[in-house]
Amino acid sequence: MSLPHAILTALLEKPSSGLELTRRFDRSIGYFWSATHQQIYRELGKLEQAGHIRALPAPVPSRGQKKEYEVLPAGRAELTDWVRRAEDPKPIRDALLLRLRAAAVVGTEGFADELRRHLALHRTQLDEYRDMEDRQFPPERRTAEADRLRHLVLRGGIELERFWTAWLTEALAEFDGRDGPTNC
Amino acid sequence: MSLPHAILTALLEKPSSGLELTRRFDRSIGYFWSATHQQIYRELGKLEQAGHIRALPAPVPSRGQKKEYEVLPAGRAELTDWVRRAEDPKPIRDALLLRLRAAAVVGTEGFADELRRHLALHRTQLDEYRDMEDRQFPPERRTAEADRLRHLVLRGGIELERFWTAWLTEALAEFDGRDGPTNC
DNA sequence: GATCGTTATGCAACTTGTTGCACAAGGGGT
DNA sequence: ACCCCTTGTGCAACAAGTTGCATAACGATC
Repeated sequence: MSLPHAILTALLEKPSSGLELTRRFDRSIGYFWSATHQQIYRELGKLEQAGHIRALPAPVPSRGQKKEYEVLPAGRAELTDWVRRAEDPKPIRDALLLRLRAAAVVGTEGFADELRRHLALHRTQLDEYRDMEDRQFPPERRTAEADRLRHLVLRGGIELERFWTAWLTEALAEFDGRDGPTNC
Repeated sequence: MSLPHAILTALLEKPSSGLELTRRFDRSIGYFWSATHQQIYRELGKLEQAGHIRALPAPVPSRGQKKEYEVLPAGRAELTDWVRRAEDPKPIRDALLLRLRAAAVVGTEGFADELRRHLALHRTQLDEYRDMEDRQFPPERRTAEADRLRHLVLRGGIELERFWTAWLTEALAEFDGRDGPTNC
């Protein structure tokens, strides 16, 4: 039940069209809650029907025309309520950890390469986050409440990627140390 | 596409019935890939149809009777293939980070309590993992390849929970430091 | 011997996320 | 005038995950 709330947040930060939202999801918000343009359009439709958002009056209301949405009071109320609600963390669902466990059963051939590949990906992401931190949150921008909170969210992303790079390094040391892909 | 592979792994580690699998998912494997008994039964059906597993011959094949499954060669082959396949890490989907970002827009009232609640939950999970580590992987059990890999998986869980407790502590310091729930 | 809790399997309906494709408008090139 | 590319919206079908409930065997207990 988080996608509609992610959209409401994004629209409160700045009213947008479906495609603009999609792009913003690919950049900032999507780092913590990704979504395809399909999901977004479908959800925009539902949110509009529910009276949480509305399309800004457009000159030519037809297909293939940009449609901007803004949040209505009911939408803001729903979002506020969601933030206040208690919600337990969901258990981890991570395919790589699972695959490593499977590898313990069926053999680890080629798995070190996959770990290296993931390590490279996470390092890239980590660098990107750090760039964002430098650009969007220089020390003087860390006084306003809202900025400090957004910075905290980004810190979460950074620390998460740090966790992955650290764990993958540890795992590779294990693989390279003892060496040799072992077949079951 | 990971649940069937999680089940194959579990069944290779030990042939089981649906309910036994469900319980094992609640304990070990489910820490990295959770599933309800519904998903498991449905997936067992599909795996059987696909010829990846088979039900061990039971004396009384009727409803309400335990049915044990074992992995067939085709199932093992499929699992091996999955472990070897390259698969990119999925983007994070975390509701708490998202909610914090929403809180930056609609106000943080009561959010510190929610952070404290999550911190407590993650600390509990961390302790549980550490107990598991002590019990299942004492130093002398860390020589066999398969054990070392399973230990590595558990280390992943531990470091992840460590990340959360650290980040939540940081976040709470931010909240308590400046103090006072601020309404938008 | 009727009822009740536990173990065990499963159906049906629903929500959420993914994939592939269709449709429409407008601009640029040839 | 025609084609192609980009921007933009959207349907349809499917896959995966969730929730609520039904069914059946088995042992205990009153």
